[in-house]
Amino acid sequence: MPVTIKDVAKLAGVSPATVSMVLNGKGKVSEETQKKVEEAAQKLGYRPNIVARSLVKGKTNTILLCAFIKEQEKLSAFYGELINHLLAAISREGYYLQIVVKGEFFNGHPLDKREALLNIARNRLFEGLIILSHWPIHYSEVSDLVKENFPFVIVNQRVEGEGVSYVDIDHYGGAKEAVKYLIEKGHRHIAHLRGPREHRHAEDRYKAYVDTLLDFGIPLKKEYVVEGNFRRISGREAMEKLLQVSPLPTAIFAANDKMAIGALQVAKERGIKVHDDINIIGFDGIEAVKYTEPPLPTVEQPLGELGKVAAELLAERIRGGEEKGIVLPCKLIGRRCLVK
Amino acid sequence: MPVTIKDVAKLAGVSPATVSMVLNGKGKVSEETQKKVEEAAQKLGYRPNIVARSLVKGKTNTILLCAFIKEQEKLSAFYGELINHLLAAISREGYYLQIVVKGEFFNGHPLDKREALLNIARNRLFEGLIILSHWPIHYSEVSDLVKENFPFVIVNQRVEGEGVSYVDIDHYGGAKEAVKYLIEKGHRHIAHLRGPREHRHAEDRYKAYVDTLLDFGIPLKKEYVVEGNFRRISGREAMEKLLQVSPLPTAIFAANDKMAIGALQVAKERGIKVHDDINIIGFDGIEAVKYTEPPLPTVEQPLGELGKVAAELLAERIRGGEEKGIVLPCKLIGRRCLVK
DNA sequence: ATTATTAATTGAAACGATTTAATAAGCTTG
DNA sequence: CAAGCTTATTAAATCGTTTCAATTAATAAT
Repeated sequence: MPVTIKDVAKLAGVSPATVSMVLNGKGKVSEETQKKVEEAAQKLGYRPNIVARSLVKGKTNTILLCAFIKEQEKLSAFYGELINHLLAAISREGYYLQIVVKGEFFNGHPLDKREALLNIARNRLFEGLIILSHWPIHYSEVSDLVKENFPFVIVNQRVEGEGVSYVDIDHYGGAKEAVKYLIEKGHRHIAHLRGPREHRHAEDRYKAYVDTLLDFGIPLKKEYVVEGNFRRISGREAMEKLLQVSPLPTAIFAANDKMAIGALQVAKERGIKVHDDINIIGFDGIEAVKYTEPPLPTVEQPLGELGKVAAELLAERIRGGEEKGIVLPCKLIGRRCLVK
Repeated sequence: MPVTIKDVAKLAGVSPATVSMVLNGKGKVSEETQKKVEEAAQKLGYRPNIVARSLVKGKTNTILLCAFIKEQEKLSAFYGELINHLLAAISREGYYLQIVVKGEFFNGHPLDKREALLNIARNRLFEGLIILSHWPIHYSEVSDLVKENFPFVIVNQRVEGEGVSYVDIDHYGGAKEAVKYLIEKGHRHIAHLRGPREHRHAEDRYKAYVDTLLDFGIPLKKEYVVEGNFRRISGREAMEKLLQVSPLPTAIFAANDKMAIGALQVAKERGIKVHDDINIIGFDGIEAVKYTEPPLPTVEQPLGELGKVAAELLAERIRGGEEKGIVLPCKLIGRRCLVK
């Protein structure tokens, strides 16, 4: 039997209304009663029931992070940094964070994101929603939220449309910088280990590769593009393939670090000197690339920033502000690894 | 203006009570009214207000992960894996997860964990609590929770006492295995890069180092133990010191992977062949050690398991079950890196 | 001394659901 | 046909707060 406001009121000899006012510092209460109430509350160890308060106030101060993940994917690395910053920013704005992960399927059939999101918006438990997705989101899946005027932000996907705030990472720009850097270093035979076709960001990186070559008038060579699935092993396999191609590429731009590491391993096994004989650049900014031999340069994703901005955008929307789309730049790091 | 149960009742021409019964499948309702209600609910897009429901039911189905973190520490790597599994297990049990991070300080003065926890228990927003801490927790800080009979689990710390469930990792055992392995490989000059003294787990690993040497009758040499702060740089510094000692150690057991990597780097710079001239073993199981040159063996912490077990223990307590303390074993991985 | 003003306190409604006990209607049954 | 049983439905209480309007008491103004 938890202590309620009535218990405090009774002990202090006042009405519940007065107790509420004292504890929330509202209205006019004489110092005398204030003291009485505070003592009573202290004595009983009273803490307000947040649920009851939320009901009457119509505010829960809680926002939900809803992560859409395909079964096989692990959020681990991505999660940590993102959540860390999200949490920090969110609580700075005075909100609590709840997290839920939704898979590709629900009760056997494909998850209906639209339905799931509408549910969240209408159950009135959350004041805002952060949608994190590793695969594309269509406007129609969130249009209900817009109609309901429910504040939300999409993280890690670009979704243009009325009422949609999103924060994404500029994979295209990051990739472009990497390829450009290689070209400016004098490379003309640049290969690309690309990611899966259905992966939006992999596509962006690939496009950047193609466009940058064109920008510099370097002919695109089909054999220089090999598709992998983002795992180290597939980086190895891709590298094996590349080593059949003639002329051998002098540089490789890998669509992610894991594959870059795989490629690196194969190169070393074959006695190819990275970065003397062949330059390799990855993408993501995972910690491991700093410790490979040699270390690999990479395009670092601002995951922390992603979380921080998401929180800010959402807070803005909750306050009734405008929707906004933000694309964060990546940073090519570890350049000096290549210079030697 | 959200749709309430009254709106549905009105449209369906019945009482709110009936609507509630239909939607929750309770009580006896004629098929005819059932249909009417369902149609009305469908038409209006009604979703129950979870807050109101929670209030009357006295259940929120939400549990809180409260992470106590010192400012400078990053949860990132640790977080990801842990939360992933925690989330999976928690939702399997039918609960939602909310997360809050508490620093070392609160409003200027040191955080009163006892107060903070009591607050959580009494605000009736959560049905259970998972306490994650990177520094020791004293029984007195959670005894209130026990008194209140509030279900909770401590993760990553061992706290013995009436009413306390915890799940921790066997750092002592893991470290012992590592050192033992080195000894059995023939090493007699084994150094230890230990972690900070105030860090409970660092202490465990250190103790295991000492005990294991003793077990095998190997004299403990003071100069072979160097203290670091778990960061790579301090691993480098420690290694520099170790290289002054004579005879040079033939093996190093580092209290964590980052320091092990630092030591590795220095060794390589000095032309010392890891693992020919000197064996290095780390602790933690971060990804990077797989990709160093050479890869380093390490003692892997079962972080996923930690989350999974925490959820199970908590669910058990919520059900009214017994408290239980579980210590998960670590695993020495990458042995083959040493064999060559 | 009466009225107006201010200050302190409280009763009661409201938030949106669930649930219990009561009611009404329809059937049996003796 | 009255009494007893079911069955379907609902009125009203409840959960624990907050808040608004009303009340009371005390003080100032006329």
